[in-house]
Order: sequence, then C-alpha cells, then structure tokens
Amino acid sequence: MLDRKFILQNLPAVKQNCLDRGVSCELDRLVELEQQRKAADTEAQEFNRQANEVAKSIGAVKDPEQRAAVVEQGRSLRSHKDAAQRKVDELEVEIIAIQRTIPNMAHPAAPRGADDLANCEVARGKHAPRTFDFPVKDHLQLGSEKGWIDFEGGARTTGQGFYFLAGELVLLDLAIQQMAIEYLMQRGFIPTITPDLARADILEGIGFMPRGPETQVYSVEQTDLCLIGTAEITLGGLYAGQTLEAESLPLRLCGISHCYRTEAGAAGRASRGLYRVHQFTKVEMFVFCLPEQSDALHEELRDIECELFDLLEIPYRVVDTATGDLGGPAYRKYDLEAWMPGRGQQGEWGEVTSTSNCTDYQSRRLNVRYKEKDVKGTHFVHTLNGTAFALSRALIAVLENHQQADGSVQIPAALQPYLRRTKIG
RNA sequence: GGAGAGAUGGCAGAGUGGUCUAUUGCACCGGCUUGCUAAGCCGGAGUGGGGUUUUCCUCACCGCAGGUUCGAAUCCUGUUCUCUCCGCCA
Repeated sequence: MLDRKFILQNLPAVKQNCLDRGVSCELDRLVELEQQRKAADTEAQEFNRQANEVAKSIGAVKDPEQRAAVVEQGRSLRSHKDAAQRKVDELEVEIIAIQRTIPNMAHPAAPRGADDLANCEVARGKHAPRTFDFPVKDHLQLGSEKGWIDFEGGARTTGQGFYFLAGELVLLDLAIQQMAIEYLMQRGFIPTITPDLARADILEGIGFMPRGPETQVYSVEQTDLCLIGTAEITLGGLYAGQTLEAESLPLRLCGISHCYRTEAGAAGRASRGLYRVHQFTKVEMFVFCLPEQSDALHEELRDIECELFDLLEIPYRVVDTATGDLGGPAYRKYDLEAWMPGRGQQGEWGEVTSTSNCTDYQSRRLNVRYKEKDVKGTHFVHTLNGTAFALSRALIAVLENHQQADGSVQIPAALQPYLRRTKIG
C-alpha cells in the first residue's frame, strides 16, 4: 500500500506507474473521496472537542436542573459527532479499498513492459547447460523409474497435484534444505521453521488476496486461517504491529515451511510433474531493513540465490522483471530461471527463485515500524524476500541436469556432506 | 479443554465513574545551585492522526476489539498473551 499523502502529492507519477504495470485504479475517485473524508473528519473532531469540554465541566455543576441541561447539551454534541464520524468511517472504508488496489511504485531501472516478454536477462550462472550423449529423460521419468515420485498415490490420498516423495529423493530433498540453512546461517540469517497457516489479515498485509474466486489460497473452514503459499507470509507477519529498533536492522530471517497453492486457472498450462503442484516445501529468505539499505540488500539476496544454484552446479539465467509482471507489492524483482533439460522439446528455462524488494509497501499494511535511538518518531521498515530453494523445482533441476545414462543422478559436491552419497539411484 | 490471577509510559508501580493535565520512584535530557564527588532545586521528555507554520493548538492511544455513559485506565462483553493449578496428549 502506498502512503495516502504520497499518492495525493504525486498523482501523475502514480497514474503512470499504474499504466506501466497494467493495473487500473480509481485514482480520481480516491482524491475526491479523500477530500470529503477530511472535511467530515474536521467536523467530527470539532464536535468531539466540544463534547469533551462539556463532559469535563459537568463534574463542577451542582445544581440538578442546570446539570440536566448540560448533560443534554453533551448528549447532543456527542450524537452530532457520531453522525460525522460514521460518515468518516464509511468514506475511509471506500478509500482504503481503492488504496489497496494501487501497486507499489517501480524501481527506475526496472524494465517497462506489459508482461514477461519485456523481462530482461541480466546475468548467467557459472555453469553452462550440459550436452548429453544419451537420450535425456525428464524428472518424472527418472522419478517414476526409481520410485521417487508418486503422483498416483498423492491423488488417491489427497487429489490431483499432490504427490509422495520416496526413497533416496527424500534424502536429496532434506540435504538441499540443510545445505541452504547452513549457508544462510553463515550469512547472518536467523533460521526458523514457521507455521504453515496464517490469518487472512496477515496474507492481505503481505499482498495476497485470500478470498475471492481467483484466489490462489486455501482457506480453512470456520476459522480465519489460510494455508500459506510461501513463508514470506509468516516471516513478514512476524513483527506485524511492532516497532523495531533501528540498530537491530537489517534483520535477516530464513524459514522453512510448506507452501500451498490452489493454482486456480492454471489448468492446461505446461506444468508436467513437480513444476506446478499444490504443495511443496520452501526455504525462504526475508529481510526487515532501513529504507536506505534495501537496494543493496536486494542485490545481496540475488547474489545468494545465484551462489546457491552455482553450488548445485545448475545452469541458470537471472531476469530483471518487467513492470507489468511485478505484481502489487514489488518495487523490483529478479527471477532465477534454471535450465531444465527435460522441459519442452529440448530443454527450457524454468523459474526456480524470485527475490523482491517491497520497500515499505508491506510494512505499511502490516504496520511494522522502526525507531532510531534519540530521534523522535518512527518510520516504516523496508521488506525484502527471496527464495533460497523451492524444493519441488530445485529437485527438477538437480534430477534433470545431473542425470546419468543409467538413470542414476550424480550429486553435486556441495550437497555430498549432507547426503553422504555421491549419487542416487 | 477447565478454573483462578494478571497485563498501565524505557523500567518499576499507584490509580473502583468526573475534582487542572494518568500519582510517584528509577533511569534519561536541559537548566540552576554547590569548591571535586555525591546530592539538591526547576523544567522537559512517548506513539499516531488533523490543523497551524517554526510557534503552538487539538484529537486518539492504559494488552487488543466492541459496548454502557454527557463523561471509562476504572463498569459490561468478547479476545490475545503471561503466570498458577487441574485434565488430556505427541
């Protein structure tokens, strides 16, 4: 959510940003409603001030008749105030509804464009795509041959899009998680395991829309809880309503959680096997920081993602996401796309991580502030998030890139200490 | 899951419907006084919104959310967290 004053003072820039992002917002309506709200608010405040004055004076009035008259006056002022306040509240609801639809401003260097076609490749990983001297299998073939991935079993217990991981692939999954956590701890991240559910208002604060027909979010009946689609939600919500000390920033957290996505409207999209599933495990990074730190930290998160995939010896490219593809909260976003030899006809790039600088967009909604010692006032922190590993897609990349002619999979050196094997299968 | 007790400013801690502003102490900041130190005296100090424009004014905030009342830290309802006890469980 953008600051309301900022919107009013920078209306042309905000409008242009909506155009860049392909979002239509009722900005003129917001301006008009805000004017009305301010007028009603001033009125309500004035009635309230008078009513307070009268109420304070009543204690001193001893004569019963006079007292009754003053009480009546107070009652009347209070009801005028209530009427004006109701108007304020109604307008406020309408304004907030519009305000929440306005996307974050975009980084000046973010590519302008309507969709992912405008995304801009900015870097490549250390490792180039392999040339295979045998027929390449995709992860599903490898997985079903070795009994590692069972979608039929997942469908029987749970439904389409769910799966069991089995056998040595479980060890690979856990090894990747451990490697990531160990690496992140050395980089100053506090490791956590977060709840897999969160309240709907936290999801909304992070920028998800938990209700509605298009929602990507599973809700739990008869509660206000939702299954999280990423630990960004729980990590970002961790300090909702809190004021952090400036010296404690930047605060780097990482968290393991399960992630649940309905993938509404995704049916039919190219998404074989583990690529698009309803549940997966993720190691997520999240940072709370001072405004002047967020650009540099965004580069840091991107570097970490690159290094982690370099450690897995997987080819990837880094993409600077175009304005039309940023979503609501991001100011700038980088995606890593790993080479997946089994995807499409002769291999394709597939998104494996994403890191966003959300500036103060989430912290304003969640009310996460910071305070500097000996300085009056508080400000909103900046928040950033980034994927260390989405295990489902990381597994695709490892299996397909490191497969051998016999269907076994070579384990990259960096994972071997955690897996205690040089290959699986 | 059940019963009880509690939550007040950076900290401690008073405040059971109105008396000028949430008492007081510690810590903090400024000033004054004192031959050092210690102490003393005076004053200031939180967060958020609105107005005014450099000086203030005003409103809201006593875990959170509602309610009663002309008026709520105080009364009522719900809720969260903490502590004690009981039950259950991994």
